[in-house]
Amino acid sequence: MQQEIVLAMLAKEPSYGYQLRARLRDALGPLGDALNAGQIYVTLTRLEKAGLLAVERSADGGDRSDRKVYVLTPDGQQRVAEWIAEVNWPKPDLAEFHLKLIAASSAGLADPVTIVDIQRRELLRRLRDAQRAAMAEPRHSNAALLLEGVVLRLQADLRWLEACEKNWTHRRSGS
Amino acid sequence: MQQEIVLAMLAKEPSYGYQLRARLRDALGPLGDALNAGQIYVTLTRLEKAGLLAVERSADGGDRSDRKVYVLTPDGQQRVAEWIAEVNWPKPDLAEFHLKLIAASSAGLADPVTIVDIQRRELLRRLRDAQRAAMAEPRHSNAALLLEGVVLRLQADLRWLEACEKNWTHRRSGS
DNA sequence: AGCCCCATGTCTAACGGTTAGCCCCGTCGC
DNA sequence: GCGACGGGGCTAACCGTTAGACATGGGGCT
Repeated sequence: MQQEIVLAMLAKEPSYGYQLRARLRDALGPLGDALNAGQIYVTLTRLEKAGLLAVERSADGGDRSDRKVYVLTPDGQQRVAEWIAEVNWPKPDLAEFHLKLIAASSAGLADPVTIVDIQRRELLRRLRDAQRAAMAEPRHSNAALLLEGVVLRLQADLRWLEACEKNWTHRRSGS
Repeated sequence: MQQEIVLAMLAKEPSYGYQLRARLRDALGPLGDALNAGQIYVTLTRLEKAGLLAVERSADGGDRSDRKVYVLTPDGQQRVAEWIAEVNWPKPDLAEFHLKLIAASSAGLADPVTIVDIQRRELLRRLRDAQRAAMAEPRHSNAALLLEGVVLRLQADLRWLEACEKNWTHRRSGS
């Protein structure tokens, strides 16, 4: 997944690691800060080993730092084209929380409704943060669009938490 | 993440691998079919190596199959308690799609609006599937609740796709 | 001059999730 | 006898992720 992202970024223009990282951060806006620097290099070397990338030592100008500039091989270009055409929407990963409620309840470790409440507080906090961050971005920018998606997701998750609370209070009184 | 889930399941009652898998499938309903059987054993052995689980050879009854029944160690119990108390909501992973649009557009590989359209069709399909699956589950069951979360998420994602489409058509005409 | 912090830039070890696929064994049907 | 199938268990290998190590060079402070 991240491999394809790196490939796609290099499809626009060859870059060396740090440059690539900067371009990614730029495209993601404030959410780009979560990226781990090391990840880029791990991915680049693995892609090179797989033959999807090639290295072009930068011997240009007076640049004495031996940066490795990566470019796509034909295989890499094909891979990018395939990725663009693919549908790969992430499956919702609600299972973890759901199983936490079940486990807490059935093993008598904690009150599910309390857990739901804690999570709701956290999501509300994140929602405020995301809305504030979205406000700070220029209208119609990449980052603003991405943040809008985050906000919509959080709102949906909060609505699900409401449903969880209703369900588990109902069970508590029901059984 | 999955480690904690396995631990929490074993907090309710000790089990051997296949049993655990069955209990997980049961708790997740139709979504449990996506689980990979091998994963459970990988996780169990890693947890045992970490000292969070211990093995109890089942010498019970006439059961000649040498199943390994796993039970929590005190460390394991503490780990479960910590996990229950933690807030660990998954971060929305919209970045991949977002970067796909950017890459496709900036490298001139495909039309972003077309990509959005393809994804929307897929999400609508999944939404229908999830709603149908939810209808097939008993009211107030675990599986029904989980599926409701999936539906809410998909609806939010579809709304985000609308926003993406507006944004990118706007850019196309704007630049 | 000496010093320290910070940004740039790269890399590695190690862990954890995921997958595909192999293995044994018993049972049921043909 | 034989094959299919399901229960039950396991492994190799890949990939994502993280916390750090390492090197360099410039700017500011004393």
